[in-house]
Amino acid sequence: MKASNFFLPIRREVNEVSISAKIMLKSGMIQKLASGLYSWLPMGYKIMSKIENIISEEFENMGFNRMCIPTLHPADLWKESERYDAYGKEMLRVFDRKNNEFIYGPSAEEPCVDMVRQANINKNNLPINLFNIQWKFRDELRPRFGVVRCREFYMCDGYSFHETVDQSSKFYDDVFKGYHRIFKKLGLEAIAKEAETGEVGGLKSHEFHIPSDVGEDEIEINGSNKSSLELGHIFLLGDRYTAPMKLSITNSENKQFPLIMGCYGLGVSRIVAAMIEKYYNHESDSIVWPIDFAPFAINIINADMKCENCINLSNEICNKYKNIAFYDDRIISVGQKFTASDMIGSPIKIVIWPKELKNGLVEIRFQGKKENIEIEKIYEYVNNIMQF
RNA sequence: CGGGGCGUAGCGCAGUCUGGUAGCGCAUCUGCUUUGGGAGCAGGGGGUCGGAAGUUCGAAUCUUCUCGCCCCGACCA
Repeated sequence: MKASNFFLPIRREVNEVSISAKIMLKSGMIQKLASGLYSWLPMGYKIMSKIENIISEEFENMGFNRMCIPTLHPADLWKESERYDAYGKEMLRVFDRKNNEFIYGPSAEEPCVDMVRQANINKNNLPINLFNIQWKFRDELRPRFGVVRCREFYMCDGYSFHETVDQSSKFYDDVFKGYHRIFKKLGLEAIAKEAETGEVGGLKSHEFHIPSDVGEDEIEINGSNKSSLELGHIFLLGDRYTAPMKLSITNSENKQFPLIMGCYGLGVSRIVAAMIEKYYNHESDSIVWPIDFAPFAINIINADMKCENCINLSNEICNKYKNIAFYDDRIISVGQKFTASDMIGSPIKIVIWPKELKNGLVEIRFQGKKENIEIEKIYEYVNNIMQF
């Protein structure tokens, strides 16, 4: 990708309080559209998509099937589960042209139960494990901290259906472990904590927190109370939804009993904010992404746009690594390119200086080291890091 | 929803108290000089001061209403 073809509005100044919101706005990842509503610009969307993919993969590894539920749900479904009134003003209600009432889903237990119950299943179909990654809306009293506590957010929500509580509970434990694997992959050290089931209901639940400055909860970490940020929450729901919504199967004695359900949430857009806080360095005012989810693993900085050889080499490297390289081909000072580079956060930076190039060398920066290597060895060097 | 604050150029802000038809930095455009970590000089463009009503000869500035946004609290999967 060339900078000249990529919409990346980096800002010098931004009026924001929380670190993640400030960096995300500054670095051109997001823009505010209204209170609690953020547009994801190309760079931010790339990052979120990478995280989404990692989460999606792990959910599939755990045995979930990915599907997708609309953002709008018929209000009647939520009346069936008796959450329509319980959810209150946080739930956004909309009416279509026929004056039918819908809600913009703050979660998706109801339509998911409906999805399974329409399928007319028997015990041989069990277990059924589904998940979707979809936008949710909660009309928060006070949105804040950018995408940490916004109104429209991107959430991964899984739903499991088993015959017995024991089976459901065992799966719950598997997901519990799976969550730790996901957080580890993302480089986040999440702490699980038994929690209230609250509004959602059910038999038990666990929250997953990371220590954070923009946290909203307090949990005990290493003996002291730190405010923390909740990134995920899993629930063993029992028949909280399946009973009122009549999702049941018939046993050999011709008796009907409701399925045992679990639900598993992960705040994808919130995780992006958490990761900014993790991978942003205050002293250098820069981001360094791990290779696995860097929006661009390689940043090519051409120091002299008048140097033909520099341009040719930059183009060559950029073409070679089309999908993972970001070539700053703008006709601006090197200093500005470095500043942009600090915000882009590519772990591998290739700087092409005209004087070094004359000696057949280019500069590569990786993991805090800066070294000049011969042109012929660039690909070997990069492939080695990328494990190609 | 209670308390506080803000809305002036793309971004960040001053000007408001004490009314006299708008200013700074960055960005942008033009030209020249520069070019190894946000270059320098010169010149230019861009704002019905969130909106409405009122007071006044005259309102960014005063009054009332309204909309939007932020912070603290309460609330929160």
